Amino acid sequence: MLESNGSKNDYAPSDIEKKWQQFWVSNKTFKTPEPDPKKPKFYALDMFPYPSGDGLHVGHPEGYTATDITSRFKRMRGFNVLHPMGWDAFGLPAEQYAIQTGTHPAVTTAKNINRFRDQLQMLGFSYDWDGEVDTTDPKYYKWTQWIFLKLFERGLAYQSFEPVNWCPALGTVLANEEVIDGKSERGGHPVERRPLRQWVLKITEYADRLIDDLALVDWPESIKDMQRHWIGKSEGAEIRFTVDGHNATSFDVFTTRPDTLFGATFCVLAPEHPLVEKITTSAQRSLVSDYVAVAKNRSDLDRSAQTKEKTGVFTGAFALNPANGEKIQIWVADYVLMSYGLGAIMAVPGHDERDHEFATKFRIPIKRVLTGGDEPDITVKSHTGDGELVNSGFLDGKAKAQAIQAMITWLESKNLGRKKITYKLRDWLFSRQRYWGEPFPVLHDKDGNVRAVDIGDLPVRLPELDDFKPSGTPESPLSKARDWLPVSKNGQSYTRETNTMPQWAGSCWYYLRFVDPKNENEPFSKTKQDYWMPVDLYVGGAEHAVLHLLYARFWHKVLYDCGVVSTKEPFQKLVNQGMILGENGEKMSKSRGNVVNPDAVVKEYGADALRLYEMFMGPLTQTKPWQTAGIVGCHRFLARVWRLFVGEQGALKVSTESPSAELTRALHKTIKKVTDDIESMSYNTAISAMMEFVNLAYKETHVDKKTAETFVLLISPFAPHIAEELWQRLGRAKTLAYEVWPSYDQSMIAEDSWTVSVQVNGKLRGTIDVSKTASQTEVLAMARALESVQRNIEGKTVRKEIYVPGKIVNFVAN
RNA sequence: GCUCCCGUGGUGGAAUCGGUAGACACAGGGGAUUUAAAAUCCCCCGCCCACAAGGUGUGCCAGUUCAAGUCUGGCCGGGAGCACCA
Repeated sequence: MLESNGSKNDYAPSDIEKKWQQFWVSNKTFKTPEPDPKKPKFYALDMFPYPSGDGLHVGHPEGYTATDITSRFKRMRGFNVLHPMGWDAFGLPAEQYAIQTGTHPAVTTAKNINRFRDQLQMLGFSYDWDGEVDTTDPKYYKWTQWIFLKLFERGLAYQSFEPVNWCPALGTVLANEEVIDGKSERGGHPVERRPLRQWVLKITEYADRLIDDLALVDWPESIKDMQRHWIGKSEGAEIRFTVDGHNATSFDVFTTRPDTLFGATFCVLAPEHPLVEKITTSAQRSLVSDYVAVAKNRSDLDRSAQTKEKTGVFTGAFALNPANGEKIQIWVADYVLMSYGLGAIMAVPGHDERDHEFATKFRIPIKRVLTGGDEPDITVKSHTGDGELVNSGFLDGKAKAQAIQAMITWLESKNLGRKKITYKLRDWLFSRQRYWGEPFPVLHDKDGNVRAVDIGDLPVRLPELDDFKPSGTPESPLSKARDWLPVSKNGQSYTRETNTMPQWAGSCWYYLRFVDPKNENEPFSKTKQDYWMPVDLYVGGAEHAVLHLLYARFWHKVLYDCGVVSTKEPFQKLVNQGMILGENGEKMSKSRGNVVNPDAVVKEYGADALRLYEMFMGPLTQTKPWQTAGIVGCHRFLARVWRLFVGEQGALKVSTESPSAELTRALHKTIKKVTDDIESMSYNTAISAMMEFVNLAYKETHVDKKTAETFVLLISPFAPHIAEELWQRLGRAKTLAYEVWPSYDQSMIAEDSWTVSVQVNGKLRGTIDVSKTASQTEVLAMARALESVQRNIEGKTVRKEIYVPGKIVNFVAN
C-alpha cells in the first residue's frame, strides 16, 4: 500500500496518542496512592473548571499542562502524587439554558462534563479519573451542607435584613465581590440596593487571620496585596461628637487621623445615617430630605469616584468638637458611605483632600494643624503627609505618629473615644435566588425561628422542577416546589429554606474532598487529610484573587477551628498562569471570533505538540498571544525526536557504540537544565534545552541506547505519548511514569577550559579559551596579546586589569 | 487618583548572582536532495556601514560601577486590580 504522505513509520501522533491514553485509563496508571508515611507526598491542584457548553479553549490546558509536567516529574522523583480533576458544575449558564430549552440543568451538566472529560483525556493529563468530584452530585453537596451547618453552629452564618445587591436581570442578589462598578460581575447588569432577607457568613470575624496568615504561604505578592487591599484593615480611633442643643444626642465617627481633631471644622453624615432625620432643623428639612431621597436612588456607579464633584447639604445642626468645644456644622453628603466605618466622619479639610474639596465648595473654614506640605497656604491645598502639630493644644510640637497615640490616650481618659480598627471587608452575602445551587440545610418554623436539618437527614436534595425561571421578584424558584417545602419533624411543622448557596460554595472545599472523594461517612478521612494537605502547588487564573481564594481560605480556617483540618492555610504555593490572548493580541472571546479550539489543534498536530507549545510560548505566568504558526515548530521538534531514534523501516536507530564525549556532556547538561527548570516552573527554557540537545545529536554519527533512554525520560513529562511509545520501542515493557528521573554527573558537565570574554574599557574586543587552572597572570597575558586588544590600548596606559575567573577580562586604559 | 506588574530583533521569547545581549522557536533568505513540489537535511538572519575593521543597540533621561537588559532616581508608554474606604 502506498502512503500518500510519508511512510508508516513517520511520527503519527493520532495513532500513538490514542493508544497511550487508553493504556493509562485502563491500567489506572495514575491512580492516587494510599497515604504512606515513608514516602514524601505532592499535591498538585488545578482550579477545577466550570463545564460550560463551549468545551475547553486553549487557555485551560496551559495551567493543566504545567501541573501535569510537575506531577509526572514528582512521580519519577519518588513522590506519592495527588493530581485530581473535577467539576465546579453549579452555576448560571446551565440554569439559563434550562430556562430557554426546558432541559434540566442536571442533563446539560452531565453532557458537558462528559465532553470536558473526553477533551482532557485527549490531552494526556495524568489525573486519577476515579477520583473525580462534581459539586452538583448530592454525594458531594451533602458535605457542602454539612460544612454550612458547622458555620451555622458556630454562629458564623446568620440571616440579615439589610439592603443587599439585587440584580433584577439575573433575578438574584450578589455578594459585594461580585459587583463591579455597580454592575454584576457576570453579564454586566445593573445592580440596585434593596433590603431583603438573606443568609450572610461572618467572614469579617476572620479578617485579621486572613491578613496575617498570608505570611505563611508562597503566593505571588500581587495576589497577597489584592487580598490585603480587599480586606482593607485600617487602624485609627472612634470619636464621639455630641450634637449641640440636643441633650444626650451624639454620634461616633471613625478616623485614622485622630491627631488632626483640633482641625476638624465640620462633620459629615452619610445620607442613610439614622441620625440625619432626628437632628435636621425645620429650616433645612425639605432640602435634606430631597437630598437623601436622591442619594438613595442613585446607583453605586453614580456615587463612585468617576463623578467626583462633591455634593451635600447642611442639616442646620451643630456638633461640638470634643478637643476644643468649638461648634461645627453637621452636613449630609454622599461621599461618606454608610457601609464603611461608622457612616459618619469628622472633616479635617486642612489635612484631607476630599474634605478640602468639600470645604472649598461650601465655604467652610479650613484650619492648619500640621506643619509642612507643598503649599504654605492651607486653604489652597490640603497637606496629608507628616509634620509637627500646631494649633492643637496639648499636641503642639508632636510628630504625627506620637500625636495619634497621645490623642487616643487623651480621648480614652475622657471617655470620648477609643482606639478602633475597621475593615473594608463586609460579611459575605451567601444566598442566591436560583434553582441550580445547593439548598440550605435549614428549616423555618411558623414563628420565624430557624433550625438546622439533622445531620442524618442530609443531603437536602434539590427538588425536581419544571419551571426554573426566576420570578423576577426576590422569591427563589424553589418556593414553587410545593411538595418539597413542608417538613414535619418530631411533631413540629417546618418550611424549607428556599434560597440556594452561591457557586463559590462548592469550590470552597473541593480540594479537601479530593483527598478522599468516595467517602460516604464523612467529608474526608482525617488520615488522608493529614497526609495530603496542604496543596503543594495550586495553578489557576488571577481572576480568582479575591473571590474563590478568599472564600476558600475562610472556610478552611473555620474547619481548622473545628478540628476538621490540620493546616491553617489550604494552598501552600499558588501560581497564576498568564492569559492566552487571541492571534490578534486581544482577549479570546466568542464575540471577537478569535477563540482557538484545542480539538482542531490536536487533530492537526497532536496533543504532545499542543502541550509543548503551550509551555514553549513563554513563562507560565505571563500573558501571551496564541500563534498557530508557532505550534509547527513544536510539532517539527517532536518529529525530529522521532526520526532521531526510529529509522525508515520502523527499526530503532540506536547504536551499541558508546557516545562521543561531546554528546555525553550535552546530555548531562540537559538533565541538569531540565531538572532545575521543572523545579522552578521555567518550562519554556527546559524545552529549548531539549531542542538544543536534539540539534546537537543530529550532528553526531550515532546515538547509543542509554542516551536515547535518558532523553526519552527527560521529555516524558512534557510529551508523554511520544515518550511512552519510544520507551516501548526501546524494549521496555512497563509504563515510564514511575521510572527513576535521570540524574546528572557534575564532573561530566565540567569542562577543562572556559571561554573568557575580553574587554577594553567595557567594550568587547574578543574572547579567549583558557584552561581552568590558568593563573590570573597567564590569562591577563593571553588577553593582552589579542590583536584587537593591542589595537585598542595602543598609545594608552592600562590603569586597571580586571579578571573574573571563567567570565571576563577588562582592561581599563586611557 | 491609589496599588501592583511589564516595556529586549519582523514575531513569541532567552540571558537564573551586575560579566560575550538576542539562546530556542516562528517568519524570511540561501544551498543540498527531488523530473518537480511537499517533506527532510545544512547554512545565514538586530540596525548602520560594509572587503575588512568599526560604529550602534534592551521605551526615554540621568546616576552608581572597571562593567547595567539586570541596581538607584525621574519621565514616557502599556496591562491588571481597587476606586470618595475617612
